[in-house]
Parts: sequence; C-alpha cells; structure tokens
Amino acid sequence: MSSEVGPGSQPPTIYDVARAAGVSIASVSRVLNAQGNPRADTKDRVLQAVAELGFVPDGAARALSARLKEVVGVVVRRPQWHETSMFTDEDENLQFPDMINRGMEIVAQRHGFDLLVRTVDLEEPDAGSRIFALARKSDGIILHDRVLDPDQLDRLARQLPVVTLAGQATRSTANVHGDNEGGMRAVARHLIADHGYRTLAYLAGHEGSPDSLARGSALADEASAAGVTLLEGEEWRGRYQAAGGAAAIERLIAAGVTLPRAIVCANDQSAIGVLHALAHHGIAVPDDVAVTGFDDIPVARHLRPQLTSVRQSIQDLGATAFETLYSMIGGARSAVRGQDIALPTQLVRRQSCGCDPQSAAPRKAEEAG
Amino acid sequence: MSSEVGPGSQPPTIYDVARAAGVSIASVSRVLNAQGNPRADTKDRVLQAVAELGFVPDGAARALSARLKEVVGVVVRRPQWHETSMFTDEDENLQFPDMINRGMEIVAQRHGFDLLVRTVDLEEPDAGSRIFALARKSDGIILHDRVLDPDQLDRLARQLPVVTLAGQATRSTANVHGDNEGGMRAVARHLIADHGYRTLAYLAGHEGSPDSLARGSALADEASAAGVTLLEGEEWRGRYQAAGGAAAIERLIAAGVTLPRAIVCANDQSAIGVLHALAHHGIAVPDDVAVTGFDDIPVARHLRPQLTSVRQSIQDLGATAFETLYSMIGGARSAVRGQDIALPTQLVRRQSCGCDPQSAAPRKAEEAG
DNA sequence: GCACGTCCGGTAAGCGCTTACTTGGGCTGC
DNA sequence: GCAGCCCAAGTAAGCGCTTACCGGACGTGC
Repeated sequence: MSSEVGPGSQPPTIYDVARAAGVSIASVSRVLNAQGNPRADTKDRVLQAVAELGFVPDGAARALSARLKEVVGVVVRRPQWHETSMFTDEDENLQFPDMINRGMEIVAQRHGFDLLVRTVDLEEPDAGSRIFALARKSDGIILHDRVLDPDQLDRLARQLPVVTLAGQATRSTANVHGDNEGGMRAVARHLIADHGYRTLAYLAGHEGSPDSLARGSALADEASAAGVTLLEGEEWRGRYQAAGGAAAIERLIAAGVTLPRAIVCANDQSAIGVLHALAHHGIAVPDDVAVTGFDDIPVARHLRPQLTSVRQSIQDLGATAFETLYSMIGGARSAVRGQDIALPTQLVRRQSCGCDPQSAAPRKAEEAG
Repeated sequence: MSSEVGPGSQPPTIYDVARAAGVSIASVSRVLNAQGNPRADTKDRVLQAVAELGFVPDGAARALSARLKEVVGVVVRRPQWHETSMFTDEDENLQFPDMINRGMEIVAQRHGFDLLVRTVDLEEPDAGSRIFALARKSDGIILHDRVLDPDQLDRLARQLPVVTLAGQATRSTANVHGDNEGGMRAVARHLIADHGYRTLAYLAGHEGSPDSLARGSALADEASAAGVTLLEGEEWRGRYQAAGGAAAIERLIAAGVTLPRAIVCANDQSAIGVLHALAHHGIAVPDDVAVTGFDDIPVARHLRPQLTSVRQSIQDLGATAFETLYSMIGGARSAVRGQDIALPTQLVRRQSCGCDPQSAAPRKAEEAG
C-alpha cells in the first residue's frame, strides 16, 4: 500500500532539506534563522525545498542546540474540592486564572513562545517536584497565586527566571499584581461616602493570600478613617470561592449574627456565593445588604443584581507577567529581578452596591425604601 | 559575591550526577529510567546524588534522544471580536474549551504529559503554519472545534497523531464529541411532550459546525415527527456566542417577527445572549418564551431564570480526547485511528424551559398564566 | 582448573539542530 | 600578476540525554 496513512512518514529533517536544495545543513539553518548573508540563489533553493517538503524544525533539537525552548511554564493552583454543594463541580476560580493565561498567551505568541500549563493540587505531596519537572521543559516559569513555599521558590529561581502573580517579589523573582490598595480604597469610599453605609464586613480570600491581605487592610484603613464599623475575621472568610462565600453567610445567619449594611468580598467568585446565600434567605441586595466583588470577571454583569466590582485588566496581568519573564529570559535579568509591578484597577459601579441600575448613580442609603 | 542570586548556576546535568555518584552517565540514566538491573549500591549512590543536586533531566535533551517530548499540543479557536456590545470584552466561549482542557490536563498528568496550549484566530493568514510549528514541539495534537481545513488536517495527521473535538473522524484522525443527537432529542421531547409547546426555533452555532448541524437536525427530526413548527435559518444564528444570540433576537424583534413559544439554542453562551435580549424587551422567560441551552456550563445555574440545558461531562470530553491521543502516540494507532467517539449527554431541567423552580417539574403551557 | 554463560556497567554513537571554525573562490591593490 | 582579503558555504563539534554494544568479573558445570 503506497497510500500510507497516519504517522508513518516521519517529518522531514534539515538533512532532507539540505539534500533537496543541494546545499549543506549549515546553509539551511542559516537561511532559516537569517544568519550571515546567504547568496540570493542559495536562499531561494533552500526556501523552495523547505516549502516543498513542508519542513518545520524539530522543537526539541532546536531547544537543545540553541539553549532556548521557546516555552514558558505556567503553574495554576487547582482548587480543592469542597463539601458537596451546588457549586461542587463548577471548577471555581477557573475563569480568573484562565483569563490571565489568555493574556500571557497573546503576548507570548508575538515572541514565538508557547505556554505549558500545569495545574497543581496543593494538597498533593509532590507538588514541588512536579513544578521542577515542568521547569526543565521551559525557559522560565510563571507561578499563579502562591503555589510554592519560599524555599522551593528560591531554589527554582536559582535555576531559571521566575515571575509570580499576586505573590510578593523576592531577591530573585519578580511579581505582578493588581493595585489592590487603590481599588479597595475606591470601593470603601464609594460605599461610605457616596452611599453612606456605616457598617461593613470584609469577606476575605485564602488565608495568607497577599492579595486578600492587601485588600483587607486598605478597607480597614478607610473604614477606621471614616469611623465606620468593619466586621472581619475567621468567620468572614470565603476563600475566593462561591461555595466558600455562600457557606460563610449561611453560618453567620445560622449563628444569628446581624448582617452589616454592606459586604465587601475579596473577589467576585465569593461574591457570587454571597448573593446566592442572601437570595436564599430572602435578603434583598442591595436594599437590605449591599455586596461588592473584586476582579470584575465577565459573569459579574450577568448576575441579578449586576455586581459592583473592581476591574483589573485581567489579561494585562498575564501579559505583563509574560513580558517581565521574557525580559528576564532575554538576559536583562537583574533589571527586573526583585521588581514588584502593580497594575491599575478601576471601580465599576453597578447595582449590587446600591447604585441606580440605569445611570449607575449612587443612591444614599436613607433615600432607599 | 558568593551568594549568587538568580539563574547563574546552571541546572545540574547527568554528568554532574555521574561524577558525584562515581558512576557513568549510562548508569545514572538506567537508574532513573528503571532499565536493566542496577546493583543496589549503585542505585543508592545515584539516587543520593540526584537528591543532593536536585537533578531533573532536561526536557529537550530527553525528547531528542527518546523521541518523546511528553507534550501534546492543544489548539483552541480564538473567537473574533465582534461589534461593540456589552459582551465585547468578555472572551466568549472561553469557559467551554478551558474546561475541556482541564479534563485533558488531569489525565495527561497521570501519564507525565503536559499541554502546550495555543489559540488561533481563524482570520489570521498563517494559522496553519502556526499549528504546524506547535506540532513540532509536541508528540500529538488535539484540535478544538474545526481549526484546520481538511487538506491541512490530513497533512498534519501524516506527521503525528491528531485528535479532533467536535469535528469528524477521518481516515487518519480520531474525533471525540458529545452525543448531540441524544441530548437534543431529549430537549425536543421535553419541550414538546412535557410542556406542550407547538412552535420552536433553533438558534444555530457556527456555520458548518458539525455539533450545530447534528443538534439542529435532531431537533428538526423530533419537531417534524410531532408535527410541530420549527423556525430556523440564517436569521436564527447565534454563532455560539452571547453577543451573537442577543443580536439575532434583536434583529428578529426589530423585523417584527413573532417569536416562537420556545427558543432552543445551540449552546449555553448564545442562550445567555438570548435571555438578555428578551429581558431587554420585557419578554418573560419562560412564561412568554422558553429558552434552552446546550453544554450546561457552570453559569447556566446562576442565571435568572436558571437555564435548562444539556449536560455533557465537559471534562470527560477532554479526558477522552487525551486518552485517545495517548493510545495513538503509544503506537496502537490503527486501533483508534478513524474512530468517532460519542460521549453521553443528559438533559438538565431548570427554570428557563418552564419547569417549576423547586421541583423542576414540567408545567404544561396551558397551565401557565 | 578451564570453558562457557550471566550480568553490570562503561564506552560511544546517535537524536536534529546551531554555530565556531575552516576552506576556497573571486576581488582588490600594488 | 601575485599576495592579501573578504565573504559565502562547508565541516564538524557539541547541546544533554538514551541505548546498543562490548568488555570484564564472577559463577557454574564438567
């Protein structure tokens, strides 16, 4: 059977091209990489042979020889499964990291790089070694939201460039994050000054998350500056997830706690959970309790009421992380190493804070009802 | 400065390990890959050296030598930007492919593989060549929803194993998709037999999408079998996107078309757009017009009303695609090549079809109002 | 005690590229 | 007209692994 189907014909190598063009493999390589000054006719013959054979250089060989894989590893933290709930199988938090990755990918593409994406379960014992394995397939690593302890991070950074997202810069790594403080202060001022709310609560994210901490302390600052009551603490923790947010509210209500006038959530996902739990108990948002999120993920505007949130250009986060890593790979390491890069954020007023659906104008609390 | 920071210390090679353990590089390789029967003490010394140096083999070198990269390329179609609308920046369709990828990744991980994910814009001129470049960095390729024309697909499949999602199997490629026909027949029967609706419309997906076609014809079959009116055609096309679904409804209303009793959407994303457009015109769902989706993406249950849809185990789609590709890479190519694999689907009754919010029990149309 | 079989582990040949070094043909300049 | 240059193109080394092959140490059977 000559009409062979499927991978039986190995892809052509540079030797095949050289033979077809009647030149040496070095010439082929030079033409393809625009090195030296190949004579016009040499160049033509090579290019024609390449086109005829459909030659594309093998990535592994190229990587080994050129010491550049044109691949960056991306490590995303996989949320652990929680108690069975209506959110169980929804892959919480999926959207946010994925949009960041999208941003990276768009920029990476411009530099001819690809992304090797791996999710790790923090509970899993050898998460660290799996990240190191990824590293050996890549030219650099981008770590989402704290997936490695400081020791291992340092060991990793000693071997190749590392950029973290929503972490903190170290001597050997750069970090990229949204302007948490600015965004949260805007939320706080809006709720306090524009709407006149006097009791707030902060529904925190993961324990120890730098983002959650920064957002929380900015809110606390504004609240105390305005003499407003702020509820927070272990019982106010949503872990960035809808199920977590809903569970927290359920527990609080079950405990008979009087809810504050506004609940400020560490991110949109947990705000979604809060909205559900409140709706479940017949508590009106924003009339009884206002709710705000953070991140402005796409679904935020599809909720009822539409969620007031803080927009970070999520894709920019990814794009900036990649660009930073790229410059480190390029060699200008010391220039950006240790840098902490904050990207601007912007308050997006919708309905859940109490603003008017149409004009998004604030309504003072006392005007309502 | 001895306290060197950052990538200055190259990662250790197998030579370093061999030297430290006092053996040859071949022995190191054998221990690491469990080849031959190394003597216990040889093995111990190697393993200790590996641990001390933190050695992990370089991916490129391993790939070149072993002819296995342990990487599979995944190509996702990037939605083109549409007219400015409230959906413009929301990265339509992002969730669905991403969940499929997640399914792949979980299985890939068990085999030590990683995913190299690349999105392509179909408009872009060299989409094909970019996919071929990806191919040379991978051991096999998984193509989402028709990103390559048949000629190129064939050429690609000649070089390495290829699996498509929601496409169609060819002599040289396998295909994985949800059971569109079964799912859609269930929707149709539910709307017609349980709810008693007599006029339906089918809001199609991309032109030529095998999924959209299969769903449409299953619906048409059931409709004609029941003697029910089915509206479809160019003006009923949502292109799988919220913006597309909303725009279609807007155009139909503007044209003064009388809406059917139920709109069956080719996927959930476009159903979201339809819900928005209907709400915008004060048309009640499901009381005036019922709406159904397909895919059962996570947000489907967060909508008001909650969206009735057809669940496919999205992650299974990805997992199955990977397993299929993996067996092709393994060598048992001819076994699965050309196979078309359909995964089960299941109707999920929620509110948007007219079922009762609590019990999800169908209410006959005449009972409403 | 010698021939042979077994089994570890070392040596070296690639895998398919990039690139430093070398060769040689055609110019220039005196 | 010949030495000296310049530059295109070929030769070969090497990237860090895997593995075929081979050599040597030991054990067995007669």
